[in-house]
Amino acid sequence: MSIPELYLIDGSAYIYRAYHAIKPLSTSGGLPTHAVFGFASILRRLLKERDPQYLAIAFDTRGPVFRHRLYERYKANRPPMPDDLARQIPSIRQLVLAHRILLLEQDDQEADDLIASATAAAVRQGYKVVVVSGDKDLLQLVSPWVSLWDPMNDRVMDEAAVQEKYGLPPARLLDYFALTGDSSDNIPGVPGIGPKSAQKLIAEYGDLETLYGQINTLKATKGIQQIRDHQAEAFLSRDLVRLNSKAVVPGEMDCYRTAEPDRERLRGLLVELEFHSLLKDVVQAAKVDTSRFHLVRDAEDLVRLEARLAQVDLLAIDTETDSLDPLRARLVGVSLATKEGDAWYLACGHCDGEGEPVAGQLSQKQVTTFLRPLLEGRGIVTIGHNLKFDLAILASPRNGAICWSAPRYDTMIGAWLLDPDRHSYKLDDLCQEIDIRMTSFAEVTGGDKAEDAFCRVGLEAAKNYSCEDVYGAMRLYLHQRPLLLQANLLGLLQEVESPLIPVLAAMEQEGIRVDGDRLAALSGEFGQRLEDDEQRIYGAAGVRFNINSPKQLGEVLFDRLQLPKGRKTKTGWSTDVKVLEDLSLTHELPALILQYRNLAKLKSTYVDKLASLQNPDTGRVHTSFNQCGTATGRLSSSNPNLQNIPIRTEEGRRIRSAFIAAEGCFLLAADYSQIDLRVLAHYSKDRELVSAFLHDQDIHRRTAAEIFFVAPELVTAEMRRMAKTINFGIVYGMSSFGLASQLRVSRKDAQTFIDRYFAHFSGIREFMGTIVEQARQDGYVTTLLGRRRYLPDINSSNRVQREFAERTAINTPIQGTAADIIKLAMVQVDRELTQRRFRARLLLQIHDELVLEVPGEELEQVSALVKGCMESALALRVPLVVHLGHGSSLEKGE
DNA sequence: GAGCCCGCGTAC
DNA sequence: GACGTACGCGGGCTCG
Repeated sequence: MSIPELYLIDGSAYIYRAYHAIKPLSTSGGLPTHAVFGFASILRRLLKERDPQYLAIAFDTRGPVFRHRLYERYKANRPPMPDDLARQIPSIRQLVLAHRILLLEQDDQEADDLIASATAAAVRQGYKVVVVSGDKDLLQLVSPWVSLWDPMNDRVMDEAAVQEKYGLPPARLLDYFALTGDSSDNIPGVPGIGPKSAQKLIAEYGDLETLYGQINTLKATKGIQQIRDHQAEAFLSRDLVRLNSKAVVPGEMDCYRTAEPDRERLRGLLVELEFHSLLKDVVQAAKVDTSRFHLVRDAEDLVRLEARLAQVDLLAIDTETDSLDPLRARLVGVSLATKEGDAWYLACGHCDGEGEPVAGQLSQKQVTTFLRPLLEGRGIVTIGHNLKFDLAILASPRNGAICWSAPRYDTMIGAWLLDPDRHSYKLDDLCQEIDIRMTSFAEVTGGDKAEDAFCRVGLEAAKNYSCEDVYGAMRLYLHQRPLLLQANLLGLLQEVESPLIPVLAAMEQEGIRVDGDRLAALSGEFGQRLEDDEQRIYGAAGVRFNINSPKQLGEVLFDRLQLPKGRKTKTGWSTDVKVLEDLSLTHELPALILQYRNLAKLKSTYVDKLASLQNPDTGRVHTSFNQCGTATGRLSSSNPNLQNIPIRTEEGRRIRSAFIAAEGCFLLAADYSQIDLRVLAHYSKDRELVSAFLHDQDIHRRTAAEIFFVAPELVTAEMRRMAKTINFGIVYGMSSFGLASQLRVSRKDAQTFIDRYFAHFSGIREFMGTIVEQARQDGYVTTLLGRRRYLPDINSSNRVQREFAERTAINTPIQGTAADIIKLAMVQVDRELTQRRFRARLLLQIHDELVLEVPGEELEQVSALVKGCMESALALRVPLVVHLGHGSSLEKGE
């Protein structure tokens, strides 16, 4: 048995945090309960995840404490406890009692002091202590035996973490806080001394005594003078921050030993509080059974495992690595699980603190040799969560160069197809919902935040953690499969999303080449122009202010210069592009702001960001494509987002020109022409729209002719532009209000355009009515390939919510079907490029466009291949048309 | 000082 | 309140 651990909860702090963090909640009888709920959730989490053997909760006393005698203004800035929080305190006490947890409380002492005292007692008796708190004041207790854990953000603070965060060992924190003070507790500190200087001084001098001992020999900077002048405050602050470890708490550790809760009492209390979700949890507490998790230690174990796996047709798999970047990651271990609940961990990259390999592992070669036939065969269905990562890891030459051709099932994608509006598709969260509790990564690494922390985890803990993941993934699969079948989503998963995974993985690995010199030049130029603009803006405004702050800008425009106010936002008057454009007729400042904003955006979001993300060796940038990133079925892209690189303005196109092809290659861009409107034509069967596409007419010109009552050849550029806006608006369910503001025409005129539009394209109006009606009936809408999106608000009595759901009902099938189509095309393009042994590679997908890097000699054939795959991806009532462009950069490639 | 929301702006 | 889907920047508020 390892060293016993005492958990000490900072009760008062969590009550406040819960009170503020959770939106008000009350029982049907009107008793406020949100603080109780938050507190109960944290408590439950602690009990579930840590299963403490020794535990106590400390609360502040209600009256004044000894610190008030030292300093009467101690915590004087705090408002009294809000009434609706005070009313919840009795329930919280009841909750603690029902759990049979020791409650620490004492006159004249704060919770922190009781924790300090109990900590001292426990450490004296050879116990380890985990302080459950997010309060930095308690960090002074951290030592080799004492750590801090905050379940709210799952962060563990040990000595190393304190050192990293403050640049000081825990023992020096008192002196540090003595200088910085603490505004939330009204602890003065030394005015003008912030974290930076405090850290420097304490790191150098160690404590206040030494610092003040030498203060007169130091160069009298402003900071040093402040410190000299505020000696009394510094020492007082230290006394206030220092925790009292002499409070009266039980010294006998047996008093802290946890017991089974009083389940009857707890149940009664939870019913009273109407905490139905927690109630369920108390009744059943499923914990993953680790007895069927095995460590695979040597070749003999491998042979036995091989025999066992010969009988299975389903296997969950997960890789553990020392990096999240597949380009750098090395394999640390692999776990496997069967549907019966057996799981194995194959460790191969675990190290001790010195970076030396630990004993009892396999070699990386043994692991990959074992996996290869499983993954390169076709006999076993492989299950995993976020397989794109595992695929990329094992595809890397240094990790075995495994080509994962076995049938795949990704539980992340399964969850997304079942409900694409969720915010989290994390394995832990999904498993939670099927009553499987997982150990968090922070927990298993003991708070080691380094990216490669996992390789330093001990084999036994690593085995349990990793096996839990595959066990969870397997259970998720078993849970999801019937649901997918029932919702008719399995085909979409198997035919579209699963084949897409390796395509996306390859695109991410490939990256796109960026011209670093060009970016540097742009950064310099934009920076210079921004400085010039800044001066001109201050001149025009007559005052210096932060141009990037909409708040300050609003004050300048509307208070100081008294320019007419436009729209309101939640927090003030809008300063967005529309407002500033209107104002630019009245004053010179708004136009300057617009110009400044344009450049500032380009510089920070694109130029500088791209440069920072460039791989220094290859000059390429690698985005992440998130396959579960949207509710409609589109992909999203991040780090960097390469799906919103500017194109409309001249400056924006200069950024595009920094995306360049490799030597001897071209960038080939292939984009679907009007895919949204073609999908709409297909869905609506609108005679006019279908006919327009069948005859390959210019749809915006044609629309303009209808709404302006002129012959197509007499449509002006302006008319066409307006018609284009209407066409886009239709797809998004735009109202006359929205159209009016977009076109800057009266609402009446906008309504006239819309009326004429629907009079001509009557099938579209019908389609919109039908699809909304269908959504009302079913509660969801689907795309052509059966992708689903639930619309719970479609029957809402709240008009705003309902109308939003209606617009979503119209837009999602269109946007989602377009996404289905291009995904099919991507899989097909990739397949043909591989089959026909082209060196050309897919690099980017931008919703209706694919970008490839193509060797010059392949350009002609690959262009035809891509066009062919895209245009034939799915047969609609109207043809799909693809336009191609190529060049040595993305700008010329358009 | 981290985390979050807001306003804003880029793409399709 | 009014146009769908994303991502991400800088500002600014909050935290107990």
